[in-house]
Amino acid sequence: MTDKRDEAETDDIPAGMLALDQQLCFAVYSAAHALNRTYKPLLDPYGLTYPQYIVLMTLWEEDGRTVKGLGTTLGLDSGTLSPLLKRLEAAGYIHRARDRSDERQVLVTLTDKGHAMRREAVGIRLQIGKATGCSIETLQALTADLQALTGRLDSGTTRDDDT
Amino acid sequence: MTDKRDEAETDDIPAGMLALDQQLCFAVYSAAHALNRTYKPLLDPYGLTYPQYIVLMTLWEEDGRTVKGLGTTLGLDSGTLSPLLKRLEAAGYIHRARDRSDERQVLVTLTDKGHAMRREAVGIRLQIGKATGCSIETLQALTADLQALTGRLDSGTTRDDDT
DNA sequence: CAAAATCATATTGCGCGCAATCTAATTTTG
DNA sequence: CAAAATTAGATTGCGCGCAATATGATTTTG
Repeated sequence: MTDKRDEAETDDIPAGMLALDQQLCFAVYSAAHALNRTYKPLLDPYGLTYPQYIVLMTLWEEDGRTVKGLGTTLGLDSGTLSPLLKRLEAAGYIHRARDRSDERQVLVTLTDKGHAMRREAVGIRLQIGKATGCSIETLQALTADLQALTGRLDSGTTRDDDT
Repeated sequence: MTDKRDEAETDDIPAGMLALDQQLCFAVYSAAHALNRTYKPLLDPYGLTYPQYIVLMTLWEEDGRTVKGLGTTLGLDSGTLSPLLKRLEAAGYIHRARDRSDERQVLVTLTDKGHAMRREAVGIRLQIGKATGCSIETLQALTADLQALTGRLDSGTTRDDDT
């Protein structure tokens, strides 16, 4: 019975639009949490969190990146990455070392354990794929729409030149 | 040079599927962060965070709910909600009181300020709607797909009776 | 009715995520 | 070349999000 006060206190906005934006925001919010919950039991045996796993995936794509580079790819800053990478190093998945040619930078490289985890990840991916229960086309469409959405949102926050 | 090792170390999974699940997961992850970033400057003037705003939206739909009820709707537990509601109360948006007929429960009700915020939210919604830059149909489709995805993921984590 | 089980909420600890601040290294300027 | 500006990381503080635990209140059981 959440539908009892349909137009009670909102009279400034077209009726149909009322909940739409909210629904999308909440849908993204919930989906992110649900994904996190789904990954957790799969990653727990490896002592990894979902954000840590994402960092590893990024390094599997391209090893030996800087903290800054990872942050740009992932949309995270050093306040998030520094402690996360420290924990990944303590867990033995990565190695951190200052770049000799530019001592400001820290190069993040995979250890043997970090590389080996890539093979373990195959099983995790299968589990996740099964859990989503989506067809390839649906996955592709969803992903593309979300990427487009993210792009528009971020272009609006980094520079608001839209009149 | 992220495309130099196309099939290097993964040989257990069909090629095209390789990155798809990852992409979806990362897309949801990124979209959630992007939404958060978009909301932040809009909510800051009111001293609200995005999760707090979501709780208010829930209460606008139905006021006078219990902590447990809110948690069920939002997929959050008391460990998250208790301190969040405390802050919402401290900020003057809600009131918390033990249910006299069952002293275990805490009833959460909107204050005048909490109700008033609903009108302020109209402007926020317009901004968000504009920031998404999506057509109504795209928003609806995206929302529906995400809800379906969340539903499947959660049904898998709460009870794994698939196969 | 009293003990046990259940239930609603609160608290603690840990890991993000982000703003703000700090330090050290490099680059730019004068 | 030295001062100023920029850059890369690290640190601190705060608010989620969640597991684990604790505390009272209610219900169930014996």
